[in-house]
Amino acid sequence: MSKPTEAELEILTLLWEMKEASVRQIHEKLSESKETGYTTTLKIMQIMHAKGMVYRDEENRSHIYRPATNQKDTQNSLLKNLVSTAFGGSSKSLVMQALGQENPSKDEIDEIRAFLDQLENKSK
Amino acid sequence: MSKPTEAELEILTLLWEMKEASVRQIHEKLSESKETGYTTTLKIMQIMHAKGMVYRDEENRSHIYRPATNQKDTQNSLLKNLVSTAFGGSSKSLVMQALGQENPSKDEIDEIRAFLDQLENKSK
DNA sequence: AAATAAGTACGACAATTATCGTATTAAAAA
DNA sequence: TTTTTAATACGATAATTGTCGTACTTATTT
Repeated sequence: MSKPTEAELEILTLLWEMKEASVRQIHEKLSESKETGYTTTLKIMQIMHAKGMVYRDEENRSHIYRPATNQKDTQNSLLKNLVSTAFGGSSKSLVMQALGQENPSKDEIDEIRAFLDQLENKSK
Repeated sequence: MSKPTEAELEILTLLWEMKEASVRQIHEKLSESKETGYTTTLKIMQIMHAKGMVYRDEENRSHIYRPATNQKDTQNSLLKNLVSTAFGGSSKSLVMQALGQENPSKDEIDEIRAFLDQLENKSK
């Protein structure tokens, strides 16, 4: 599947969260954070459909869209891409960078620790 | 600073690593992983220069380029962007995703643990 | 000095992206 | 049943991206 553009990704993220939605619904959500015209949103979603990036139920006048790609898979491929283009291939470096920046709470740190423990066990 | 494109990022990453380089040098490196013409590389670097993304020493015939942006800052802004567009704002989620996928070595895991410890102390 | 090699500059081009206006159609309201 | 509202379709456009070819210019060889 081709790499989603910025605008497509915003919409995809919304769709992953909402499971399914009309153009109108997406446009409303999008408008909260971004100034944009309805037909712009519509057009992008139509293009996404043409690319097979979303499914579309055309039963009713107001079409309903669903993501055609799995969120995790897409995230992984984006991460992989970023690691290779901007982090010289080192995902450890990306992880540290991400951690260092956000200064996470104690709880989150513990959660990540637990996750590391689990990872370690799995590989044994 | 504007977000670098894919091609620009590849070159930037090389420049960060090499500190400074001529178009020829970058092109050689780039060619190892990618089929591309010399003038293409040249043009992109000229555009990067026009955007203020790299500095250029024009003393000699063969110009020498240096990154104008700090690697960490750029990585952070890319990460931030990815977190907000593809991970619904949760960088913890990005971190776990990145860890889970790569299945890192015991050493790397320990390194990350140490990093977490350090993070925790700093926040106290 | 003439020829070759190795740079840079720059225009052109096709593809993609984000954006919107306008046309058309279908539903809902008056 | 008109009128108004709300959808979709689609063409157009400006900006950006990646790609090269060609023209020039300056060193280097021969």
